[in-house]
Amino acid sequence: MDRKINCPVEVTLSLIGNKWKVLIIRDLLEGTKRFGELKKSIGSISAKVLTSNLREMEEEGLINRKVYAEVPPKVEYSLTETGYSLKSVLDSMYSWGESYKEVKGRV
Amino acid sequence: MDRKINCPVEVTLSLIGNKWKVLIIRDLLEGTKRFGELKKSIGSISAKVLTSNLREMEEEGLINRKVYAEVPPKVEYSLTETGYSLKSVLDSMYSWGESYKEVKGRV
DNA sequence: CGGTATCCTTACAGATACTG
DNA sequence: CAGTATCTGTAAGGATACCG
Repeated sequence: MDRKINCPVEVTLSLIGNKWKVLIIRDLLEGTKRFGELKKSIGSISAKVLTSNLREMEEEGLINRKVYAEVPPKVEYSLTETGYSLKSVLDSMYSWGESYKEVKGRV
Repeated sequence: MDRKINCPVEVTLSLIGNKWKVLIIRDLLEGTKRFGELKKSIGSISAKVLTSNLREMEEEGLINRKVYAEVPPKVEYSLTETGYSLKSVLDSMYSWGESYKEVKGRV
C-alpha cells in the first residue's frame, strides 16, 4: 500500500483535479481548437480562468499551444500525447455518469 | 453529440468534482471506516470539511452512514453500491497517475 | 468520539475595460 | 482574436472552542 507516499490518484488529481481542466480535456479530445472555440464549447468559463488553466496544463505537458503570426491573432490548442492519454480517465467518467443518470432516472 | 445537454462527464464531475470526494472514495474502497480513521487516512482534511463532504455524498447516494448507539460514539462510513462503482473511475486515475510519474521520472 | 458553531483568511471565479 | 489588468464578490477551507 503506497497510498501515503505520492499516491497515483493524488498525482492525477494534482493535474486535473479541477472541473475546468477536465472539461478542457474533454473538448480537446474532439481535436484541435482555437481559444474562442474552446471558450464557447466549454460554455460558462471566463477568458481569464480559461487562460490560466491552459497555461498550467501547458506547463505540465498536457497541451500544446500554437501561435500563428497573423492578424487577427490565431492560437490553437491541442492535446499532447500525455494529455490524450487522459482519454481513459475521461471515458470512465463518461460511462459512470451515464449509468448514474440511468439509475437515478429509474427512481 | 449530446455534450451540451447534461454531458455524462459533467454529471460525474457534479458528484465527485472535488479533490476531497475522490480521496474519500479512494479510502473507503479499502473498506468501512470510522470517522476518525477516515480523517486520519486522508491526512490533511479538517473535521468540518470532511463532515460536509460526507453529508453531500450521503445525500447523493454514494456512501452509507451507520451510527452505533454507544458511548463513546461510533460512526462508520462505507460505500453504497453506486459509490463502489466509482472504483472504475478511480482505477483509471490510479493507472494514469502511475504512468505519468514514470514518464516524468524518465526525463 | 464525532461532530457543530464561529470566526477568519485566502483562493477561485465573474464582470468589465482595455491592448498588441 | 486572444488575451491581460483590475476590481470585486463568494465560497472553500483552516483554526479554535465547545457539546452530546
